[in-house]
Amino acid sequence: MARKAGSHAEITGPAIREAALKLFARSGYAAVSMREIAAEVGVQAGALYLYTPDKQTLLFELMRGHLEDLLAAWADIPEAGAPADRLEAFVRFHLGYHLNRPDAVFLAYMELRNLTPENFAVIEGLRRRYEAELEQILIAGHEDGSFRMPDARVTAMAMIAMLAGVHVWYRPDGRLTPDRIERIYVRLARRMVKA
Amino acid sequence: MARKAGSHAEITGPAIREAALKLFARSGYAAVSMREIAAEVGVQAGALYLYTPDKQTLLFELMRGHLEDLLAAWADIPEAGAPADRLEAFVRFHLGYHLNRPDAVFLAYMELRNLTPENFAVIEGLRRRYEAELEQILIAGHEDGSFRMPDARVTAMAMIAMLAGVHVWYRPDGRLTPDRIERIYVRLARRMVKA
DNA sequence: CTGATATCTGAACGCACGTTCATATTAAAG
DNA sequence: CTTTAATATGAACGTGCGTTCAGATATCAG
Repeated sequence: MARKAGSHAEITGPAIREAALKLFARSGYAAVSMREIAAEVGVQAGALYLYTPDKQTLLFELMRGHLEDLLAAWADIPEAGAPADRLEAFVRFHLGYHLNRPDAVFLAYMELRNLTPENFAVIEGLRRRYEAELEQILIAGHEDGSFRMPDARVTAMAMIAMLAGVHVWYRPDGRLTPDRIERIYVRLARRMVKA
Repeated sequence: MARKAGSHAEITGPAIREAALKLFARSGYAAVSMREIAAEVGVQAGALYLYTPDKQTLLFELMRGHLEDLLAAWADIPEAGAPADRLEAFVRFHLGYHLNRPDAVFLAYMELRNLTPENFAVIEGLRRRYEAELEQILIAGHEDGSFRMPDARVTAMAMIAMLAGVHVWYRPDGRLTPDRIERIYVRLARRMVKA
């Protein structure tokens, strides 16, 4: 864990983000000290400030990076297909992406309160953009008659919450494989819109 | 807000819990100091220790009280009826109870990490008991053939997450009344089990 | 009014925090 | 080998934390 001074500057930055992500996810932003993060990286606390202006920015960049990666990854998936197919693609994408990044998901959903108001506004905007993607699919299905649902906005929020809830109980070594879980949630999502 | 010393002991305890609940829900357990709680009550920090042994116990009692009240309130509702009716009753109960206690719900779902391991075990046990109530309804419906679903356990978790997610966007002065929200979620829940 | 008891204050405790900075060490270039 | 710039140390800073407690104040029974 200990490293020699002056070396490996090109990997210290990412190592700090990785350590902070792991510790923030495990214990919460407020409960993790800069000294703990530094110890995880194998460095003294002062050295962290070569790579980040302060602790708040560290949290913010972690969350922003996660959400921007998420949006970019979703943007890479072709939009073609009927609403029912796009809904299935969204559910599979969301679960596949999130099951592989439990720490980042935890952070993005649990640490919003610890952002400064300006940073919160940025993160909240990114989150809304992602939720709007699902809402658009539901609206498209409603408009072409392939979906029937009580309220597109509420149904979208209910579906997002249902999907996000997976991270509460999912364990890589648990009873169900990711693919099996994806199939179950695709069925549940389809039923919610009667597709 | 300031109160005379020596008076009103019989209301100070509840007032402290109320203040702590409000502040913990707003800013998070770690971000709220005992001095802030005391100021909200109109008292000096030292006086809090007449009513609670420490800050951790304050959080724990808040969460335990909420979950025990929740379980007691659900136990008061008659068990009679077909699984589909019991499912509707559960959804309506859950939303009705939670929409009126946004702070307690927030606490119970967000502050688990700030409990000591022993306290966490107690709270987690209560939470599982509540979730098991829904799971039992789903299993009963599966056994009598009135529900069809991919996996009772996963469906129960998905449904709980969907219901719990309401607190993220619900506002008392928003577009939808509690009754309208309840009806929407009853429909969504029914669809998830094809009832 | 007199004590006894419950309640609260306000100062203090030791500690851990985020952050800074003078100094030391290292790597890389000439 | 020498110089320079990048990188890291480790001590120190001011602050605010949870908690304690001696002393002040209020209530109330007799």
